[in-house]
Amino acid sequence: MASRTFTIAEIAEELGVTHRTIRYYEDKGLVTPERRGTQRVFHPRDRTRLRLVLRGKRLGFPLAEIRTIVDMYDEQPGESGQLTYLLDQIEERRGDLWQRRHDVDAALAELDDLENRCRADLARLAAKQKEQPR
Amino acid sequence: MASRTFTIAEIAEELGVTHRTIRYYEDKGLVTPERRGTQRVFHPRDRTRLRLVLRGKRLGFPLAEIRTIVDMYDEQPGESGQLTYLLDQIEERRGDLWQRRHDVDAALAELDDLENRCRADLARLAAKQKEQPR
DNA sequence: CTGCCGCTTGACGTTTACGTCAACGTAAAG
DNA sequence: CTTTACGTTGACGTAAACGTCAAGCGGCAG
Repeated sequence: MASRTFTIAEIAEELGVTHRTIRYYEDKGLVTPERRGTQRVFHPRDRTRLRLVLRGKRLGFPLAEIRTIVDMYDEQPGESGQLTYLLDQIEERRGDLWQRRHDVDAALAELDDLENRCRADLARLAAKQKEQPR
Repeated sequence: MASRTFTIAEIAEELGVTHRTIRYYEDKGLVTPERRGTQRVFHPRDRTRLRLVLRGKRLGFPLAEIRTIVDMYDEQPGESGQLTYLLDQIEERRGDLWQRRHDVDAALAELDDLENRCRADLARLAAKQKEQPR
């Protein structure tokens, strides 16, 4: 049951990026597709990693940082030292993400505020229009 | 009551950026400090704008986009067309921010997952240690 | 065999977001 | 009045994240 594989074109199309981007990510060690001769063969796990990468980008993380994150996800259990180190890393990432969450919420709140002011202004305009038409 | 003003050094220090960064932002029209002769004089509103800018950066928005956002916040009420256009812009920004919120939540959930697996692995190791000590 | 299509590897270009001098102005302090 | 500290304007440099050719290989359609 060797699950489906993909060409670079398919992956790029699906993720909405160019093949150049994929190749760049491979250079940076973010994906390591199999090689069939000279051609790249992408497996589902490559797709998954790339999805993670793109989400990281949407969140504004630099690629280098994203790499350390996605690497966390498929390290082997290893020994106790490695594991506690990983737990530390997790805690750090979590802090970052909470900061972002806070920022998003603050921005959304301010947008709500701005919208209310806008609607109030519109209402004022409409009222004036009615009072003194044309 | 001409509320306090700030030098570029004060602003930079407070926001944790260099004076070069501030000047760059001025170039890009993100702030327009008053000039006393040749020197920049920052007012509280400049500080506020810069805080907004930095939050935008933390959220991964490019400076150009950030500019259109912060500009939204201090446009004059204007006429009805302007206002409905602004409301459109707000809606768009809101969409972006919700996407980001979703991404953050997904990432946090996966971190929780990973942490649980880590702790399970640690527990397994500890158990083995006990069974077969030293 | 020829042509085309998709894939691959360089190599160089580009944009964004600043960092880093260099050279100069100016204002208070000794 | 000179030093010192802070501020200002270029100009050039740079790292990240790709874009954009150019040139070449491998299969297969005609």
